[in-house]
Amino acid sequence: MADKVTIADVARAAGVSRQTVSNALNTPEVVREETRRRVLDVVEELGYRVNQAARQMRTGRSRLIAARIDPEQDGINGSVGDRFLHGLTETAAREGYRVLLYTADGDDAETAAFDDLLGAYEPDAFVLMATHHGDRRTSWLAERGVPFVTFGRAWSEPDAPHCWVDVDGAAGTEAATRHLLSRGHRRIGFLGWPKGSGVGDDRREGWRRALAEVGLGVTGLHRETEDDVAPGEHAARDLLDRDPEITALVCASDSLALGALHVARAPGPAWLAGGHPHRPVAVVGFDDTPVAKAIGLTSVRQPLAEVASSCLRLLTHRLGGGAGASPQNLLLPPSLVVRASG
Amino acid sequence: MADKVTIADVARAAGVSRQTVSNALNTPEVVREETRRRVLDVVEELGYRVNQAARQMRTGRSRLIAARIDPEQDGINGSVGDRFLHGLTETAAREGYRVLLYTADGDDAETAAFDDLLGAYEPDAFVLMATHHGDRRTSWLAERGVPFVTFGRAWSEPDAPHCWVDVDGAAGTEAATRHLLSRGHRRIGFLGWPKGSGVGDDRREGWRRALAEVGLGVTGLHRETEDDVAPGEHAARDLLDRDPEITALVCASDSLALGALHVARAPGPAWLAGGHPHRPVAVVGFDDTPVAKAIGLTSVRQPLAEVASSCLRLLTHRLGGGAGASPQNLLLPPSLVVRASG
DNA sequence: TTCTCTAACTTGAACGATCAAATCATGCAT
DNA sequence: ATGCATGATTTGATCGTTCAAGTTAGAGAA
Repeated sequence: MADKVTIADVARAAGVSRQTVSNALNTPEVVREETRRRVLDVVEELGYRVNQAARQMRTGRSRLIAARIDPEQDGINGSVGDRFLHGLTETAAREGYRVLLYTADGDDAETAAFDDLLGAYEPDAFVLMATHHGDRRTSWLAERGVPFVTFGRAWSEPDAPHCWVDVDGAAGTEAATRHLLSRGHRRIGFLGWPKGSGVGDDRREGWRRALAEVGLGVTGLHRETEDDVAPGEHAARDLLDRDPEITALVCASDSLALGALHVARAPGPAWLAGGHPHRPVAVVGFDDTPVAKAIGLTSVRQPLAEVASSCLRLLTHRLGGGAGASPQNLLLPPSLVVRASG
Repeated sequence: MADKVTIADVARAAGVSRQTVSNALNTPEVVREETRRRVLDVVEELGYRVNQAARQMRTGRSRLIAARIDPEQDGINGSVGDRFLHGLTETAAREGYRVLLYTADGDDAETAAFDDLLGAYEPDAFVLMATHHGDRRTSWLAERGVPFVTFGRAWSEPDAPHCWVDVDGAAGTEAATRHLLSRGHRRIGFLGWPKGSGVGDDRREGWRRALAEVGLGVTGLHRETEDDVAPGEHAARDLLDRDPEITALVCASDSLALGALHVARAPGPAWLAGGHPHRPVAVVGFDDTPVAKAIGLTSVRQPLAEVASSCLRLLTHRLGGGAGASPQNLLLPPSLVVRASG
């Protein structure tokens, strides 16, 4: 194992002081051009890399960003978090940051994790996912002045006191609904989650808006249920049975959409729909999970890599520009991936 | 924000020296019981937490474990890595370690990432996934004496010079095949990956073994193809067309199994099998991905949480017990999750 | 000349922990 | 009483970096 090269080694080899090496790397403008070049050459030659721990001791910056990793709670939709994490890790590396993982089950466990992490590893910032009404995590961090960004807008407060990046879910379901309208569908149902969840309500709103734009109402056209395949199947069957004129369904998730497909695809094969023959119905899901791709489900795709890089941009801006910067928010548009299902 | 509490603060409040506080926390046996208790009380009261950076400077240990996060390369099977990462993060936290992420595309990019990380953050160890023949990463780390464990056995060398944990894929497909035999199937095909991949060959071997055990051969009963849904569908159709007596298929992945299902399920619905009517065929997949759960696919499940905790156990043993410890290996048995598909 | 100013670089201290060695009691045998 | 081992605690040094203050040399003004 190569012995580690310190800044003193570089200084000695380049015939300058430690501080000049440090300056050549961190504050090049105060070093004479010729000196800077000589130092950088030696740095290259010896393979010097700054020691984060030592730097952190002095500057108080760890260049670590903490993020939570979830078990695939909701099965199918789990992949969203992982795609986001991957994007975050990649852009963070480009900016000289690394992503540190933690797990937590529930808001209180998560703030406890914050406390632990801040005490020991001192991450420079946190990235939170899946914000919800009355999120206790954001206030905890804000009170302590810890920088953070959320993927998910601040649902509780209209003017968020912090940075967030989100995907415009309503725009996604609106696009999906318009797409179905353009294909000639007139009676388009919606399968969503129980009211009160910001994300779910937002997605329903896009569908409603698209129908309203062409003068159509939504009465009797939607069902709310738990986010899983079986509930989705039940809700879809119920909706389609009661309204024989429905020819398409927009869903708040791929899980629900998959359930709907079990009912909607005709003739209903025994293993899927339980044998109920049914008319063909178009279905659109949300999140463009691997399942959607595998079974040919049209779905709304979130630009997760962009969300991740935007989060990081806001963070580095906040970290670099001091705490006084006003919180910036970003709402990114999703895209519709059209496949065989609709 | 509460000012950070240092070991000196604790020492002052407890009326002892810094070193005694350090000892009370790290080497309790050398401190008098009464003193220890007093120090720990103060630690609790002031909310003292050791500063990792400072500790790392002195001890050379970062208590960080680096792991790679992948984009969902293979779509459906991507979730395996994430479940593993989650388990790793959880058990690592219990042992006082944290997981640091990095990304890399290809072995060489990955060793470059090793170099960067070791220079800057000095992780105590690496956890590698998806080992393969001629893996350059393991030799790179071994040459430099960097501790690491792999999830995936050392395919190239019989006596691995390093620790690994793996799941007995052959045992999994063997169990799957036996399960099908017990249900009366006699002609059972196999859908796998091109020969030469350790994992794929291992999974095929389990199937072969189970058939051999009851005196059945495998000629003309298997197909090898790229790991995706469409190739799986093609291969399955080819296999089933050529041998009308096949009534069940064991697959090397859920992706292939999903493709096979498109063909196998009868009567083939137009949207799935392209309209080819076919006899019913049982299908078993591998990895028990969310897709399998969603569509009722019987699948072999890897105990990923156990794999993760085993990796960590081997690592902490190696890190604690010095470098001289002989490499330990672990082969864990998977389990069969039986669903409607077979 | 002498003084001031600035650019370029150097020096000493500090971040917060642990290691290694030193100190201080205390008990016990001589 | 003296010496010696043992246990409990303290002291000083150190890890590698950057901050803050200090030094040096050369240019230009008085």
